[in-house]
Amino acid sequence: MAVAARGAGSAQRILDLAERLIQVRGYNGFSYADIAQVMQVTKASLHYHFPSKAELVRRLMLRYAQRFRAALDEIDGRSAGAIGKLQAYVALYTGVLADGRMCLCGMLAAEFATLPVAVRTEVTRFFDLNEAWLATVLEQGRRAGELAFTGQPREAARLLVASLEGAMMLARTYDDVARFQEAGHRLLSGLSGKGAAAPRRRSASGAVM
Amino acid sequence: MAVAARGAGSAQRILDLAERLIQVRGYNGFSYADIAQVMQVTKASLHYHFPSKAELVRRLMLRYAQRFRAALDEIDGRSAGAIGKLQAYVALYTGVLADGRMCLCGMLAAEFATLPVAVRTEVTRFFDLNEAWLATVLEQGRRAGELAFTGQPREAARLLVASLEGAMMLARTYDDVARFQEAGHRLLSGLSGKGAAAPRRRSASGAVM
DNA sequence: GTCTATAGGTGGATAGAC
DNA sequence: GTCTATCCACCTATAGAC
Repeated sequence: MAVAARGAGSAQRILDLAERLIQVRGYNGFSYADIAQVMQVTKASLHYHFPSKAELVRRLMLRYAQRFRAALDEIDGRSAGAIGKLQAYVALYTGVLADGRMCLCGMLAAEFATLPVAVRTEVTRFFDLNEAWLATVLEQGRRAGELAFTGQPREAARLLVASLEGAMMLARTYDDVARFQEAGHRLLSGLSGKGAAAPRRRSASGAVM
Repeated sequence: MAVAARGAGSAQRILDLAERLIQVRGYNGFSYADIAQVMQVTKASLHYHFPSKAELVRRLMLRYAQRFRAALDEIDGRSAGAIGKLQAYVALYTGVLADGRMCLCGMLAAEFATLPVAVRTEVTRFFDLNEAWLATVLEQGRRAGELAFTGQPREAARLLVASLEGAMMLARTYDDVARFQEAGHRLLSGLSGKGAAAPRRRSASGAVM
């Protein structure tokens, strides 16, 4: 009961800020001091909620994965066709990028060699999830004649994830969301059975990525 | 004359180590101490050659760009067809990845927000160069009927660069070069006029990326 | 839960001897 | 060119008062 009293909660706020900081500056590019400054508290206070940076990020990853799985479920429930699902999936990326951020795991993938092991595990888990979900969508789409591609759905899914992550990173480098949108459109067109998919560009409601 | 006396030169050695460190750990993940340890000298000695970290990396970028441009020129001179050029281009990535490294600029692109401005400039310059070179190859290949793709060569080139960078990052995360090779093959197949390109996998002689 | 205070370490960088 | 010595800022983390 008393749990619902606090508005948002300090721990959640800390995770929110850490998330954004990592997405913009990377794991090795942010510190407790950055979060403390925005929250107007001392660094020591943060250690009460998260004893170590590694633990903070690990917890962040768990929350992130949960939210992301929910987003994919939501897409599955909302969109019927494979193309619609893929468009919604790409829109997840667009929403984050429009906010000046990278995919959390895309960022951490770059710094992979310097990450705590517990965090590494969650990063690969995230990509595994993406690949598996996309592979299912692609397979069903092809079976329904809605999509066309060669080889295994899993391989096509891997390339799609990698391409979107790379396009996101490049687009952010150029501070140009349109670059990413163009890439996303080309990728979906290449998967569409009949020519180009409708270039409808829907932005995600709440950024989940 | 005395210049040729020293074997390799300390400055070059420093750049070599810094390059590898950035490609594995990132700009914010390495320090003068890392280089000093390997070279068995003090940090102060490094500052004699490169007064600041920003200057060190800027100089590194200049050397890198020069070497990369030479590699593209070499490809232009060696390979006749567009597909051959693209395969050789992909092989540049493969060679670096097989050595456990990321593309230097792909890595720096992730950390873009934390980079010294002078370094940022060189990172975007690198991608501009890649896009321009690829766009030319793609355009000529399509005109010759060797390649098939829709839209502007420039847009196709951008997607290709982004996809390769993303695939490289994911493959390194999984420590699985084959993942990248599969992605590269799929990308080239998608550009090839008639079905799949020969899955000939040539590794770069000297890693230039 | 948040504070002060502080520990112990590492970061990039400089001065001046050799 | 390389060293010792040192600076100062910042980092993660802890102890203990409030």
